[in-house]
Amino acid sequence: MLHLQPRVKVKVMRIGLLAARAGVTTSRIRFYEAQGLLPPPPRRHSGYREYDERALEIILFINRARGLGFSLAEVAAHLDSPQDHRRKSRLLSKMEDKIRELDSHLADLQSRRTTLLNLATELRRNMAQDQ
Amino acid sequence: MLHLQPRVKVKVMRIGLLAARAGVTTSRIRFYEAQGLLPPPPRRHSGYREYDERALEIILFINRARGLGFSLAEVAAHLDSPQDHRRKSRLLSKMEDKIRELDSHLADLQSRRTTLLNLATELRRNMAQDQ
DNA sequence: TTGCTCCTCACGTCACGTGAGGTGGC
DNA sequence: TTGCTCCTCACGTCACGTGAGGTGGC
Repeated sequence: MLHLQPRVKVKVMRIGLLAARAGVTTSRIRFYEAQGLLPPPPRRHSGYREYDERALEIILFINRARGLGFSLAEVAAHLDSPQDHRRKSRLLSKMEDKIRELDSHLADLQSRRTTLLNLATELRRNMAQDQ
Repeated sequence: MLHLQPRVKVKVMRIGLLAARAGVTTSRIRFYEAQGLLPPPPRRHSGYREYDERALEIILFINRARGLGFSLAEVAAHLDSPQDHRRKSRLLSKMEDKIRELDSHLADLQSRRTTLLNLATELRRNMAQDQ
């Protein structure tokens, strides 16, 4: 054994593997970096980005939050906020806001649906008379 | 009576009045024209657009359709379609498509809502334990 | 002359996807 | 050498809103 491995061996990966593991495109990852959501990773001499597991966790977090309807700006604000005990209470109030937003959006879609159904019914009757 | 009025007297209006009556901005009206949704009206020598009542009806139609969730491209396709008896049946099937879209969107938002509620409950419990 | 309306660009928004044109690495 | 991966711009998407800079009309 001529070589000692460093004590902390960090597995690294290039952007393509990270993207595949996170289920996103590489361009999306570069976009998140450009927007400040993902810290710029170290580069190889070739310029290739070199990621570790934390990058994967951040992307998965963003994915979840986006899936719940948070904007990237909202996600960024949360990622930037200090990790103290007030973080949770801020997060909770954001979630409550989001639920209220969803409720009004749902009501809106429901009323559209009703209107469309009524119009469709009217139109069908109308067409039957044309016969 | 030296002057005979033309048989068909058409009331005209400038873009500002049209916008106010339709409840939209003037820039939106110019945009609809640029997109081909609204036919380009005649101009005064000054270049000002001169609209009649049909323009108002078209804009109100667009407003309604947009309010129901149709995209401008969908509205444009409908406005361009020939005015025959098949128009109604095409419109009906578009409306049925749109209702199905709404249903899946509604289901999506409902499940987000449920997830958010669960997360919020969990977070509250979690915070209570921190005390 | 004032001030309101109108005109035409051109850019910004949101969250990326999709090239174009070029290079590293097995 | 091939071909896959990676790189950096730059532009397109959707439906407009918002200036900038200039002019008509009462």
